[in-house]
Amino acid sequence: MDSQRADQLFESPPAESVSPAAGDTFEARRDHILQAATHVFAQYGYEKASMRTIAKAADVSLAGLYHYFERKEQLLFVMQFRVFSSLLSNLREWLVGVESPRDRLCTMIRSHVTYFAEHMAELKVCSHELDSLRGETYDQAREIRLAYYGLTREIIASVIELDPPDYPLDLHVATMSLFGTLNWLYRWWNPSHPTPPKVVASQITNQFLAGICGHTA
Amino acid sequence: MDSQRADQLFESPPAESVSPAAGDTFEARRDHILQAATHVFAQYGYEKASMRTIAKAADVSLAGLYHYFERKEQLLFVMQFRVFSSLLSNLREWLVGVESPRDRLCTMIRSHVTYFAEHMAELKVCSHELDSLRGETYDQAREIRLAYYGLTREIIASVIELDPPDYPLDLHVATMSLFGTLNWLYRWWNPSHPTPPKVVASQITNQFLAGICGHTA
DNA sequence: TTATTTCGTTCGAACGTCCGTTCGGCTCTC
DNA sequence: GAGAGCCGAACGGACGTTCGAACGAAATAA
Repeated sequence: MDSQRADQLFESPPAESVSPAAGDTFEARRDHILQAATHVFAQYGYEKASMRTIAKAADVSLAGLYHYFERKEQLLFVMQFRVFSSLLSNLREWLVGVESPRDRLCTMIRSHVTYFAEHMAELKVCSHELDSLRGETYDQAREIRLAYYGLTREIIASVIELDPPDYPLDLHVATMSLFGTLNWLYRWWNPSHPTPPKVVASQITNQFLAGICGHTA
Repeated sequence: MDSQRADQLFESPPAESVSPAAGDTFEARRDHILQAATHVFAQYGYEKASMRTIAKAADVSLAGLYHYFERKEQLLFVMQFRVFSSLLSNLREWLVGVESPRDRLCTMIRSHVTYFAEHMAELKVCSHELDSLRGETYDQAREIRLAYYGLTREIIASVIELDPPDYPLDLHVATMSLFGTLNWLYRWWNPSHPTPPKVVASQITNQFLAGICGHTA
């Protein structure tokens, strides 16, 4: 992956490519393999998931797998990069036109929970395998994670500034408290859970808002 | 581990043993190895941690390691079992004489955060490797985890009953929200963090209490 | 007392398996 | 026939686990 630029490698499938038919097929196969790998990672964990299992899940041969991804690590990296990018760009889109700090926080949580409910395997792997990458791949994934964290932190900060609580509140602790709740979702929530995602999102929002302000939304 | 009873295997070192000197030494060596394994698990993750690395960390040979633990899985299981047992019994002790629901919740969070700050490696592994056990070992670890969860859930329930919030609140979502915050601690807090554990515990308590009631402690 | 046996403890060396990765060659399409 | 796509087969290494032998101290027998 060192031979290609990040913006060529990790974006969602491009609208066009140099060699149209072949290019489309290549990207589609690549996405299909990545999707299969994601579910294998989610089921077995990154270390225990073998390239042979991923190949079977993607319905390609072991050697064929290496035609699309140079290394096992690249599978995890590209997936994490795409997911964090999507989370961040989705959030930025949803935030357009939302000005009240409380509404922005509400939007952030709703955006995250919605994305989670629609991409459970991806977010499980992203929450659980944060330290499975090494070196440059870790740094790049970390960078975009921090951008997501930073944006959330700013939203929380403006909520607090507008309506400070009557007890000492550290901004970092508050932010990590929210991410803890959100990133723990994959441990207990699934599509067959009685509580629908919208209700979960709204309760987390209510709890967190009341928690950092002292009253509900 | 199938040839011994759980209460023989997994309790903390017994006060006496049949063969005093030798028994003491055996238990001490066992504890020492378990301690080393815990830190290796915390650093590399269960799957990536090798028995060879654990043996080096414990300063025994690879084969010598197997004199104290039959399988790699047993290392993880005994550790998890002891930690969850300690968490549960600690909490029960701390709760003795505490009657107000709010004080009981405050006690639970303080107890958990204090234990976490003093046993970071253990709780990191317990939070991160919940699904690394299989079969009977998984079931046994799960059972005691659920006891800890159940006790916490009851505490939260009585807080809510005494002082219901003005928005719909699902008890399970609320409980998991708290455990998410607590179990995510290992991702960002460490002994050199500027915020001391007592402050973290008190802020989590304040946030969570205000979150489920609408006002602070 | 000494000689012998037992047993808990330790370890070097190996076994079989699975892993990530590579290589050479096959089959299509252009 | 050039090149992409694809694959069977293998390579080297790391893994969890086992085996047989050694050691020392305690227990037993002489």
